[in-house]
Amino acid sequence: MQIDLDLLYTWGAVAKKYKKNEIVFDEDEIANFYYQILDGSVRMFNSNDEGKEFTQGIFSAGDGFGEPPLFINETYPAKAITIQDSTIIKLSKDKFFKILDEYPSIQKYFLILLAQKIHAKARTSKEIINQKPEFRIIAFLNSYKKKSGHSSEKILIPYTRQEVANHTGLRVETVIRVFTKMKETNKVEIINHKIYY
Amino acid sequence: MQIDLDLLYTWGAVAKKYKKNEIVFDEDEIANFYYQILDGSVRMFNSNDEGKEFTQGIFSAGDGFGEPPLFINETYPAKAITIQDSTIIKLSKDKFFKILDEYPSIQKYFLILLAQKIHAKARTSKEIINQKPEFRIIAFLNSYKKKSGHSSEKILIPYTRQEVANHTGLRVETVIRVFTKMKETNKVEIINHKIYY
DNA sequence: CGGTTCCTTGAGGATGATCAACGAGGGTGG
DNA sequence: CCACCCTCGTTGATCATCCTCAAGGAACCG
Repeated sequence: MQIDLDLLYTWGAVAKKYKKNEIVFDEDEIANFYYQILDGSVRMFNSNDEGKEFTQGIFSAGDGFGEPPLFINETYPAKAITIQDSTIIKLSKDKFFKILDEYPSIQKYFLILLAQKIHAKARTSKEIINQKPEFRIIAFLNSYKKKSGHSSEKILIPYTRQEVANHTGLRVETVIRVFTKMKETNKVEIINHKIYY
Repeated sequence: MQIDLDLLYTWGAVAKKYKKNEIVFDEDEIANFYYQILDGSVRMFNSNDEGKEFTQGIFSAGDGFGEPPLFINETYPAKAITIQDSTIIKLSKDKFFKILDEYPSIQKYFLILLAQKIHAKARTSKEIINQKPEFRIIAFLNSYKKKSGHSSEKILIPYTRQEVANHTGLRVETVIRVFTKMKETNKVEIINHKIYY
């Protein structure tokens, strides 16, 4: 679900190409554009002084991202970079608001979108606070699985251990150790270093 | 900011009295009502098996709470209990949606409200991941201070150490030790056990 | 192949959690 | 007024856990 492309272009949106690892916007920058991904993907994350990173979200083709600060004249709480070569549509803030005013259905769509994001974030903080590494990882796996739609079968987790670490606030080595333990207790399968859950 | 009271009553909302520590809704319950506080306050939080709690939010007179699941037909991600005797207005889900459809300005208000909540939650997770207890606590103090409006002067923090612990995912003893250390480094003042920041 | 990127393991250490005990203040009812 | 009981704050000792650091192996890709 997203804003219709023709509509975006009609209102003056521009598609911009990004190389892998380019910064789309940086933390503490003021939000001036609505971004929607045409193709590629984007990661929003924070890093602390020791280089530890926390992934706030990953977005791919069709997704908009970085909207909340737009609505409230705030700065971005995290940095966004492309994780593949990507094409991203940018629409200026005032045009974006005009579209919202013009199309109530789009406004309603954003209401639902934001509600989903809050819900997801609430669940995330709940699990992170739960402390135990295995819990955090399982929570992350569940949320990925739910999002992917294949909640019943065992699926391949397309993340590196480092990425899982960044999502859960743990360290790579901890993630690795938890996974090998989870393998022993049959909570995950590991085939050829790939994780199935 | 809130939905106008007369409007709520016109649409069939009912004010209900709660004693201190009553459950307003429980985790994993389906959302069926819009809640807005007339007077008193409410805490939304999660607990894990070891009894450790994490406060998702505290709401007081004038605030609505628990809206996100309402928009997406989801269950509550946390439990809500009153922390004082309170009066809370309840409006059924369908009436709530009718109001939204009827009044675009209210819809827009919710858009902004949700955007604020996401923003706040994004900042919270960022700080929690940052790990170091002192950082987490400072982040919490800052967010309280910002919300309170008195960002410049030194203000009294109206929370017990246990409450600070619940907000930061730490243990009481850790919070106490951090505060005494912060006192020594002049980051907070402690007068008569009360914390000023 | 040579160079990345990712995964893995071990040893050691730091830090926050846990457990236990106590003090201080405030409110309540006898 | 006093005794009692809450709740809250505080401290010390010990422990478990995850992080850190270091090193090396495996897989993949041009």
